[in-house]
Amino acid sequence: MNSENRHDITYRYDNEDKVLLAVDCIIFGFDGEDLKILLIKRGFEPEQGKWSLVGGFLKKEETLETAATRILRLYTGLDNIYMEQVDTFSEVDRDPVERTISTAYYALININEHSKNLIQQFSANWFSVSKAPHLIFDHDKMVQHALRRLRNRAATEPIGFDLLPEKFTMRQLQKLYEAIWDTKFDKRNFVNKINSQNIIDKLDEKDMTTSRKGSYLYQFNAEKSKTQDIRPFGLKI
Amino acid sequence: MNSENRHDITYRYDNEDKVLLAVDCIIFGFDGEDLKILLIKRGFEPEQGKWSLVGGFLKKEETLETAATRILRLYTGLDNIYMEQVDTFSEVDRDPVERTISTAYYALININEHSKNLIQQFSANWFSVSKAPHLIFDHDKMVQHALRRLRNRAATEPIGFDLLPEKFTMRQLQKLYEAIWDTKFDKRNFVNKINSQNIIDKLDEKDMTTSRKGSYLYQFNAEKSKTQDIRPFGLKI
DNA sequence: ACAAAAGTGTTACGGTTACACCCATGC
DNA sequence: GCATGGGTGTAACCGTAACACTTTTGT
Repeated sequence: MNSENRHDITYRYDNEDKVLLAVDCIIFGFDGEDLKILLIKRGFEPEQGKWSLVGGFLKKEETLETAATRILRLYTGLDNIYMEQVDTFSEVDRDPVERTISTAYYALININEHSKNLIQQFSANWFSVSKAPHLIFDHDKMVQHALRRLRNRAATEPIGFDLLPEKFTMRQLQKLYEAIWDTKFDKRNFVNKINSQNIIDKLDEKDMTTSRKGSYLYQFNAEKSKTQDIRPFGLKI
Repeated sequence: MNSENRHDITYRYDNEDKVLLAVDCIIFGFDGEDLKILLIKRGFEPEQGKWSLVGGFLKKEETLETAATRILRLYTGLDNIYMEQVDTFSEVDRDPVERTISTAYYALININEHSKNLIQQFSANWFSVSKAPHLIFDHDKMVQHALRRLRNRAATEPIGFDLLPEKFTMRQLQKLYEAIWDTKFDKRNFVNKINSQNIIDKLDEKDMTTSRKGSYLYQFNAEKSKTQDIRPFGLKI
């Protein structure tokens, strides 16, 4: 007979409660104007038909990271996605069916690269963060936490590029950061700041789709960026 | 018969894996010189006798916050402790006995207020963060994450006071922040910075224990601090 | 009188912000 | 030739960092 008292030498885990552990993913994308999140219509009760984050349960042989990766692949078809753990949510009644704790991860994907088939298959949809519908359970709170985390992270590390195509214009980059922080930057200050960080390369190509003059394309340079201290964005808040 | 497929309308949770969910607490204290953490000698196998964070398992009817609060009360005798969730750790083999996921919380306590009896009872001990022994499982990693989180938080919110007695001198406050970031600040710059934040009150009392001249005591003013924008500490890094 | 810690103000520097005009091109 | 978005530099401002001497009082 093993002790239930943690401070006895014979203590074992046998009498401890086990719970369901879920992973929910806040998938961010950027369409050139707005910061968006990918939501799905929940396919089963309770709350069937309501909008929800994508998620799933942790399996015994997985880490949370593995589970999040699996879920992201399932719903987007993508691998190698930038991901960060946000928080673990544990209100007792957060899921009315059964006690479920959920760890939230946010992910950054290029909105044009993921599988359109899967979007259809799961009745998924992109919503601007500011115009998203109310979500089931505590998913709204998860989105808020993820957004806060994304803003902090993007201020000190060059993660924004995961949301853009490989080649992008200075204007796209600026619009992205404006979307992330819901603010406007001065064009000249923005360019100066970015250039001073020495983390993107100017290409000889131009994007001719948005103006007659065309605008230069840039590319993120992961090598360079490793050797740089990224300074916080603090432009005209 | 319920479906195991999350996208069938009849899906139920019945077939999902359940796991043990633990809470581990990084309890920070400050002795006037060093930032310290409270560790205990683990009382049962595996790793019996090794140093460990204080922790326990989540019970079905608790939130993680409730569990962390319970654990803190158990090991310190204290309530109403400043606490923040750090991260959830889920490596498959992190606990060799059984699959256990653990959410880490850090807590800030006044090192002189907690129960000395409990310290004895649990063979607990305070260690300077920089001189702590190796800990069991992934607890070293937890401490590193907690420290990073504490540093970030303390840079933008007035949480340091939880580590000090109610009345403290400017020098104590400075030493505290120096300990948190393992750095030195200029005395004059520090005082100017703190005073500009308008969050502590100067008292008429002096602490005569550390010098012949004595040094003024200050007190944190929670009311004032709510109305202030705390500016990041960026003093002589 | 002197040792030991407390207390205090000014200047230099560097990064952030504000700001306006010319360029290239397709129509 | 003109409309449209792209591209560029400089000066003011403000917070941070550097820096040294006087005060108090117990011994």
